[in-house]
Amino acid sequence: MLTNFIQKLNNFQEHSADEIAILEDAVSGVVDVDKGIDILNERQRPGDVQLLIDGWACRYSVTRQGKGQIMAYLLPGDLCDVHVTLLNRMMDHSIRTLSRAKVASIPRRKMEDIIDNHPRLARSLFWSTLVDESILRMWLLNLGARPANRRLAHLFCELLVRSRAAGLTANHSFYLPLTQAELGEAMGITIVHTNRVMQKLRSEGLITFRQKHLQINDWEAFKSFSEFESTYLHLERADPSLARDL
Amino acid sequence: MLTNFIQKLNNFQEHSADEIAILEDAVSGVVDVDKGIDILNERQRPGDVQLLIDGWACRYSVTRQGKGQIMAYLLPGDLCDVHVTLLNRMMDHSIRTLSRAKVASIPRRKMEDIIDNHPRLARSLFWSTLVDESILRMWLLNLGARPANRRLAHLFCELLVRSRAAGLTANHSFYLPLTQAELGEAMGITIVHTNRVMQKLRSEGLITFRQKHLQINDWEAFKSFSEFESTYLHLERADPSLARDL
DNA sequence: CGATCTGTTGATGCTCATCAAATCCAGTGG
DNA sequence: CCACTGGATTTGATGAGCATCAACAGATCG
Repeated sequence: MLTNFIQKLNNFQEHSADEIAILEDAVSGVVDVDKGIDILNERQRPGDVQLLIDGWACRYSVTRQGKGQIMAYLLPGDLCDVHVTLLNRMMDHSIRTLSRAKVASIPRRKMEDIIDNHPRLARSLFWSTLVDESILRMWLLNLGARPANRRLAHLFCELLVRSRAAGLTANHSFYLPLTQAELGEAMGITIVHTNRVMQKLRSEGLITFRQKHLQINDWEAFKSFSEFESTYLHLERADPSLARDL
Repeated sequence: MLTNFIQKLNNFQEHSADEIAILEDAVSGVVDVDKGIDILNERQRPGDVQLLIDGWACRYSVTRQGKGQIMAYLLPGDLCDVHVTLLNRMMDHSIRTLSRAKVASIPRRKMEDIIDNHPRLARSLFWSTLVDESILRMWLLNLGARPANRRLAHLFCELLVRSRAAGLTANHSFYLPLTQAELGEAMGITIVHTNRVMQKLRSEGLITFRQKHLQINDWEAFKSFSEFESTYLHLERADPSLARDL
């Protein structure tokens, strides 16, 4: 159930069977959610922390002019909003599913208990919010300082590495259940332009995209094209097979 | 010494004299730093948490193509990197001063002690990182979904409110010691375009900029032009004179 | 009082947005 | 199994926003 979540946290520090049991125990209900549904809505005070078990989701927000912006992608094993819940604050953005998904809840009480009584787990959770923030900064750098083709390429690098860090794939190909519209909404470009950039990346032989699976053909070349350096993902203790590729 | 810092934290919850004393006590040395100096450099493991006492600074990063991007502005009272220090991680970006500045250090040990033994202070610090992350998301929305003029206007709204929340000003005018190049570097536009947008905002009577003081002429009109809604700054318990303007 | 940084202006071109329509594709029902 | 349907991708044409290059004026400062 929590495999992806645990695998992700293990990139920071190894967790014992006891610790895993504590996490497993904290999870209350798992629900199936259709594509395009808000898990959390802006101006809502979440009572539980949500954990994405399966499927993809995104943080997003919409300007008054009606232009949407995806501000993060959530993969299986990603937590929704630890701090907002713990501090009992209002959500300042929404989270919606990008595919059919399974979402688990961790009641605030249990989360508080973990933070207070299990310092190692608390540190791991703390680490995961640090990574979230770091990703956010990298996206900002991407949007502000890179042209659309490198921007998209950089995103693909990130998603591949995150997929591998969560144990979702083992090579240079990963499941990417997003439409070009959803990719564009994250990169701040239109669907038309997204399409043209994707075509260029494919025609240049950099990527292959078939049946929602994106393959990066020459990882080193692609990394260098994207200016991708994985340090910002803070995977210092990554699994050797992943570490070779960072 | 810590007035701005305390004032900022008081927007989350009121702090007692005891708590303030604990913070004052944690601060070790204060140093003067010239403009344009890196306080923290990428790929460095900070030993202490840095606190900006006076002057402005920014988080930034540079792409391999040599294009820089400012990812956050730090005002007096802002902390540099609590989580990175606490988790003993590597910095994934740099921080440099944008004016002459005074910077204080809080040794990691003292910070850990506060987190472990003073839950109210810990919560306040936790809150401030939540706000930092929220600002980051708003900048992303700004860069991805708003044209340059609203983008810049929105930034000014944010900086005014943050200045007021830190007790740096009391009306609709605030000290903005930035060059147009530095503004552009944050908004992802060139210095030339920044200049033209600024001129437009001034000629339309929206803002007045004299001697590094930016005044917003009609707050309600400007807010609506900028699509600024302060909820993302999480100032729920703000001082009444500020709250009226949120 | 030259040197340097900052702000300003003009000319030109590229990246990307916008609008519109065609094609492809997966799923659905007859 | 084929026609239908609605979403996703693709293509073309045109224009706006912003970048780039270059030069100059104004401010600031040792």
